[in-house]
Amino acid sequence: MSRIARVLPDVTGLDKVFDYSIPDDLVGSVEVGSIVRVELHGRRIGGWVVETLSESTVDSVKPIAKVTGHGPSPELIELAAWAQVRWAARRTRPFLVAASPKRAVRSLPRPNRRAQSPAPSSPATTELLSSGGGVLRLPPRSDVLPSVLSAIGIGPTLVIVPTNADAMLMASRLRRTGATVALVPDDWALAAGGVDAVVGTRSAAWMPCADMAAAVVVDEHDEALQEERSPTWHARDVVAERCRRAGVPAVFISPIPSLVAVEELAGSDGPVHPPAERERQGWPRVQIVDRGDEDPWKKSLVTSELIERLRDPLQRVLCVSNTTGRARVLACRSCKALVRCENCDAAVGLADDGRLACRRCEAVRPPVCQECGAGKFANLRPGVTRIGEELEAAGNRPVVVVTGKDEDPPPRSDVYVGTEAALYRVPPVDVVAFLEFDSEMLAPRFRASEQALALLVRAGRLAPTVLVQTFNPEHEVLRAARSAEPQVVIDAERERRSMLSLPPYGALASVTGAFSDEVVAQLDRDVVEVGGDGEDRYLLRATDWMALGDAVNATTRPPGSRVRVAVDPPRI
DNA sequence: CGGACAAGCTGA
DNA sequence: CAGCTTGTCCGG
Repeated sequence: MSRIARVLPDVTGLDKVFDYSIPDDLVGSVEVGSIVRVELHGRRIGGWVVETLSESTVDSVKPIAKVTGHGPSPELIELAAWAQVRWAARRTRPFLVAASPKRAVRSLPRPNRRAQSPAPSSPATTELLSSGGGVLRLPPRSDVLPSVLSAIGIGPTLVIVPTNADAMLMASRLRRTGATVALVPDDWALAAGGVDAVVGTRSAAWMPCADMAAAVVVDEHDEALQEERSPTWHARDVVAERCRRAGVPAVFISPIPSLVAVEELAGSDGPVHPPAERERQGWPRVQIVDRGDEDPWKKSLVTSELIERLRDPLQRVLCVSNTTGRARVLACRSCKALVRCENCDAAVGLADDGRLACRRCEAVRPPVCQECGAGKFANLRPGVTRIGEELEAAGNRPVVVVTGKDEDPPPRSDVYVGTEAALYRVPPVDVVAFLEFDSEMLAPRFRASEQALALLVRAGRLAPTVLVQTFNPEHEVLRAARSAEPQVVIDAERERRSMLSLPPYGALASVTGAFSDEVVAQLDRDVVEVGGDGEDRYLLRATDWMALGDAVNATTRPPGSRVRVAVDPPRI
C-alpha cells in the first residue's frame, strides 16, 4: 500500500524531491501527477507527486497538507524527465509547469466523445496513420482539416498548430463537424476528461489527451513550435517521443518538411505527398525579379516589376523588407541623446547581432549609449519607413507601414510595407513582394534556406503571387518554390549538414552568459566538442542529443552564474 | 527558492 | 559588542 508520496516542489531553483505521508482521508485522491500542497521548511508550497511508495527512506515525514487537484499524467512526468536531458535543462519544473493546468482542476469531466467517427476524409493520412505515422507534405494553399478528421477517425487526437489564431480556427472548424474539442491550455480539464480532439499551440505537446490514439502536428517546419526561452524544447520532437512511447501514430504535416522531420520522422520512402501536378497547384506563383539585371548605378529596392504592381489600382500589395525592425536612427531612452558613431559622428543603427553599427565607417560597438551608458533605445526611424515613402512615390498610392510592435491591427490599405512580422498582421492581398530576399536566403545561419523557404510559404498563404527580388535567381530556395519541389532544398541541406555534422546528423547547443567559461570547462571533452563563434558564445557539439544533455547537466554552475544553454538553437 | 544561522565587518 | 551584511546550508 502506497502511504508515501514523493513530491517535487513547485519552487524555482529547487530540484529535489521530498517524501510526505498520505493521510487516510486523502488515500485515493493522491496519485502520481497529483498537484498537492505541502509544508517545506516552515512554509506551504505547491508541488507535484512524482512517485508513490510504501515506505520512505527518511524517518520523519510530514503529511500532505492538501490536494490541489489533477496534474500531469505519469507518462508526461516521465516524458518531462526525458526532455530534461534532451534539452539540457537543469530542472524538470518548466516541463511540469507546461503540462499542468493553469488553475486547480478538482475533478475531471466525464469523457465526451461523439458517438460516431467521421468518415475518413484524407485517404493518404489514414494510410500514413495505419503504418505508424510519418511526414505528410501538403502544399501551402491546401487545407489540413481532412487530415485531422482522418486522425480523429481512429480516436482522440492531439492537434498542434503554430499560432493561437490557427488553434482557434481549427477548434471551431472541428466543432462544426460535430467533433468534441478541448482548446488548450484553457480546456485542460476537458482534455484530461476525454474529447475527440485536443487542439493548441506548441504547449499542447504537454497537454493531457485521454486515450490518445494519434497526434497531428500542423506546419511542422514552423519556428513557432520551438520554445524560445531555455529550455528550447520543440513541440515536434516532444510529440514524436510522446507518441513513440505511447505506441500511437503521429503525422507531421508541412509544405516544406524540415530536414529533421524528413530524416527522423518520415518513413524510408520519405514524406508522403500528392502527385506533383496537385502539389504544384497548391503553391503560389513565384515571380522572380533578378536585380542583377538592373542598372548597376541605381540598384533601387523598387524595381520596375514592382512599380508595375504598385501602379495597378486593382492589386493589393504587401512589400516585405528585412531591413528588419532594426532602427536606422536611434535615441537613448534615458538621456534622449541621438546615438552617434564614436569614430565619424554619423547616426548609427542596430545591426542584426544587436550591436550598434555605423553605416558610414563600419565601426561596430555594443548597444550602450555613449552619453549615459544606458542600453535602451527609441527607434526614431525604422528601416521600412523610408522604404514606405519610396513606394508611395513610385505607386502614387497611400502606403501603410506595418510594424511588429503595434497592438492593434494595421489600418486597411491596398499597399502595405513592413518587416516579416507583417506577414502575420495583414489581411490577404494579391501580391507579396520580398524587396531584398537575399539577406534571408544567404543569412549566416545554418537553417537559412529552410527559414527563407518558410517565408515564401507564409507569403503564399497570404497571396496567390509572391514576387521575389534577388541577385541569386538560381538559389535552391527559389528553384524549390518556383517548381513546387521542396525536396530541392532538402537535398541541398542534407549534403551540407551531414558534412558539417549539424542537426539532424549531430547535436548542437549554444552556451552564453556570465560564467559560461567555468561551465564549459567542466564538460567531458570525450563527449562534447567545444567551439566558439568568435563572440561571447560557445558552441557545443556531440554525436547525439542525450549525450550532449547528460554532459551539460553534469556540470555545476558557480553561484551568480547566468548561463543560458540553447539546445538546437534555431538562429545559429 | 528562501529562511536560518554563522561568520565577518563596521562604528560607537 | 549590537547591528548589519554576506555566505552556506538545507528542507521530508
